[in-house]
Amino acid sequence: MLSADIPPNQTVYIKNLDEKVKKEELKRSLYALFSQYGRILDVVALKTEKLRGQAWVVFSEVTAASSAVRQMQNFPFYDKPMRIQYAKSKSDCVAKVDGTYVPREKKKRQEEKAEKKRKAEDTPHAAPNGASAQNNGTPAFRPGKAGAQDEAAAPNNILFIQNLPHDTVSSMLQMLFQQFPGFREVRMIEAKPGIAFVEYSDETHASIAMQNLQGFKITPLHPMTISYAKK
DNA sequence: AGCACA
Repeated sequence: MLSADIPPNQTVYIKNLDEKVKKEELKRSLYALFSQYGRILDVVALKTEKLRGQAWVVFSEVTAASSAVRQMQNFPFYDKPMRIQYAKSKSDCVAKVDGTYVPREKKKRQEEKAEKKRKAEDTPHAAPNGASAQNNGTPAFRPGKAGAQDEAAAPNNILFIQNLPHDTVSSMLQMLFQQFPGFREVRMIEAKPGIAFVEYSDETHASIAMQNLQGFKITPLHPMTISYAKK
């Protein structure tokens, strides 16, 4: 199916994930990264033969999922561009909330029934003619650099911190930033008070730290502004 | 490429 044809869903389906990342870490990273778009009810990831490299992030609102689909499309997550679509079906955790949840065993039996029925009816199942040729030429091409106004910088493993109190020392920033995985170092420049650079191992970890510390106030008058450093 | 949740 053309991914654009999948109807909006509060769950987002993500593929092209790095299959080497451990399941728990993957879920935590996805949670941290996607929680900027709204409340997350669940993150599902399995490492089975068929399901590795994929994950589902369940939002409490469809609108949050929509923003995530658009804005995180192709984001370099563990160095691989994420491919994001709406999920094809409702997540169990939302079915449980809206009362339509059917436990797995029963669901399987229902599917088997449907299967038999289909076979019995011996539906030839051959309709489509040429309906498929309208996609791949143009993947909503979004180059990293376009009009170059005050657009956000492209993801980078180095963060640029602004609006720090002028007496901030690097050890305080280190306390703050080292709690996030992938932390490497803080760099400050004597001649330029109020700013700093913080380096992580890769874009993914940098962005997680950014999400978590964005707006953090070292003093009540100094909410820090974090962006990706320019390359 | 691949759409699950136990």
